[in-house]
Amino acid sequence: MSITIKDIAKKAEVSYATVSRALTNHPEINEETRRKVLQIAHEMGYRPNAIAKGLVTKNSRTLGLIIPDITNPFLSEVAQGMGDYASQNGYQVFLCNCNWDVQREKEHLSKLLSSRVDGIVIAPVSDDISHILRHKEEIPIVFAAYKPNAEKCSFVTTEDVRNVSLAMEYLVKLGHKKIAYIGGPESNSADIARFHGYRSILEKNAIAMEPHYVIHDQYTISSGYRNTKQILENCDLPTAVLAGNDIVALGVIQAIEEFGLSVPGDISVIGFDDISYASLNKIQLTTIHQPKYKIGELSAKVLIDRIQNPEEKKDSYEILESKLIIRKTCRGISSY
Amino acid sequence: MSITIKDIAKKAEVSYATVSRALTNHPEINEETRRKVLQIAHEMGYRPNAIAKGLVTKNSRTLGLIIPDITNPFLSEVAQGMGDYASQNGYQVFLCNCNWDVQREKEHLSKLLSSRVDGIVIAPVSDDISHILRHKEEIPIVFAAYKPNAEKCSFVTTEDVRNVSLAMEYLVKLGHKKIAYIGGPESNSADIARFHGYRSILEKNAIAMEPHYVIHDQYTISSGYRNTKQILENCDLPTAVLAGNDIVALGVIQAIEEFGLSVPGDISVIGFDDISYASLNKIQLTTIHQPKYKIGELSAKVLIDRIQNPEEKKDSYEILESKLIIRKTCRGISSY
DNA sequence: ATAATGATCGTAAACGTTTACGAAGGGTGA
DNA sequence: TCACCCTTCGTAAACGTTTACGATCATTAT
Repeated sequence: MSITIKDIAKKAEVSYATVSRALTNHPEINEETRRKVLQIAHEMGYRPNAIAKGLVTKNSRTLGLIIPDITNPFLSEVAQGMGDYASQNGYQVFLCNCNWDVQREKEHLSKLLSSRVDGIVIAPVSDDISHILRHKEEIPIVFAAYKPNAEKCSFVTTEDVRNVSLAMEYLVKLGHKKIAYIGGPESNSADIARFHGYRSILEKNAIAMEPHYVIHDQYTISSGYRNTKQILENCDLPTAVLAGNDIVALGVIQAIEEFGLSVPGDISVIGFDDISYASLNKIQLTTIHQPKYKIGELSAKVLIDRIQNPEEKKDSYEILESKLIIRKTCRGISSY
Repeated sequence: MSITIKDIAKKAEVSYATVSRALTNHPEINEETRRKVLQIAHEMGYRPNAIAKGLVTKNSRTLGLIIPDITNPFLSEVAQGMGDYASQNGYQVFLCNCNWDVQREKEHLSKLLSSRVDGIVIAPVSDDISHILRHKEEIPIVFAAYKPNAEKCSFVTTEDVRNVSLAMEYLVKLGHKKIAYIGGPESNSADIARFHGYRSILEKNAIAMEPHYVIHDQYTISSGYRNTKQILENCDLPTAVLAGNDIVALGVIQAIEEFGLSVPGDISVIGFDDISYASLNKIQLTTIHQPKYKIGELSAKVLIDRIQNPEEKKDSYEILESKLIIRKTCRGISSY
């Protein structure tokens, strides 16, 4: 169908090995014939077949990125960071969205492996990553926004447990004791770490955990909304809620205000990620800032480094800093 | 390195053609030997090499999606829709983000072509799509959220000019005459259509266009903010602003409120797309709803249909409806 | 018994590249 | 002049599949 190296060879009256050499900047070729070949290739509108090339060279200059939800501002910014870095380094990325579905995560992983991408970065849906680790000898894998507790893994993330401490210590310092937790999917890695942090700070401050105050659901606005409503209608009112991330926090605020209460007047709300909408003056969400773009960028860097230096250490990682951003959805309360 | 068909053949004591037949559900094979081969393949952890397969079958079960900005909620939802549909039909999508950079769009297009994806859907950065059309004989291409004015093109979009009419007629009906337009990148397809609509409704209602009221910049919050500030500080105040999309509108509102004015008290604001944040009760943005997910889904459908029935018409398209969502950022004014 | 048929499988070519190896030719030094 | 080397190029194998074609064998019909 399309033009191949042989077509060019015929027209240029050289062997097709020579054409290949011309196209790949191989040194063993006369400069003049190279120019001639390139000229003809260009005239004929030749486009190299990356598939065939990949078959013999065993690399595709292609990376895979698997994320739970492309619609999530945190993750899409991670994807952007990775895409930019990859692009600048001559790699292209296969972005795969699995809609919080582990099954689809597996399918994507499998297809990526079949496609022989050069490496994969993944923000796992679930904390059970055994199906991922199974392939870490076949192909370079780096975890993004997740810290696997396994040997010899690459990852780049922030320290989620510590992040939560930032938020929780702040809340406690403000005098809050009745703090609800509205997180993400129960088996999700981020949720597990954040919930763990939530519990440990509670313990540390000798505050009993109220089971009705903790809910694991989805990382969506409507989940935050729905579950907050549920708490408001059925429980003793909390004085603060720690949302699993910013979009959940937006739903939480929505529910509180619809319930006739005010944020932070009656209930304080703190989020996670610091998405761009959080800083709007209509929102002014107090939250934990995460270096989203940087996470994506560094994930790509760590991955590409590992691809290009396969013999080096297999467990390079980066732990980035996050910080508390105090805006206007939390306030101090008098302890009584 | 990894296990090939030949390794299986050796172990199963058959030819590798037989192995291939077993793996591809070919009819010309004994059911018993198929089972044996599949069993061994599974035991050995065989993973088909999609590259090699693609070389001979000439298709990769892979689609490309090129969008200007993955961070944009409109576009990420389009991507989600496309990904879901593709996934359900056994295709995987190569999502490429070009950060509003035409150069990167070209690079991605070129790499996608080299990778021999089966088809491409693209939401073009610029209204100049000649570099894209050049390839429409080589590979099925469908435009998403864009209506190309060229022959024999597939696309799925809403009618942007009509969408703007919805917004502008509403504004005019409310009594607004001094309407600012803060749009996207000047050469961007959506911006061109929307601006065109803006002008024609102005004309239709015999309202002179005030040049200082029209600004083309980026589709970001900060662009909306920056340019609105610019107008507020230097011009006669408009009574309404038509924002290029919802995130721009958020920036617009931000600027107006920081300027000490209120929305819609002093200035009405109308957006575009109806992103999920627009319906928050803190925001309540009046906007034009677009079927984002549906656009992605249908783009994938149209593309896959064309891939699977190459002989059919090459210009299948879908034009979806959008609608005005009246919330609380616009109000009527008395004409004087 | 013989021919025809159908099921099952193997052989080999093909897909479009890269690359190891060897060959040819010209240049250089002694 | 001869031996050697370097540059440049062609031949052919390899990458891991699919698939057209032919071969074999058993089954069936005549």
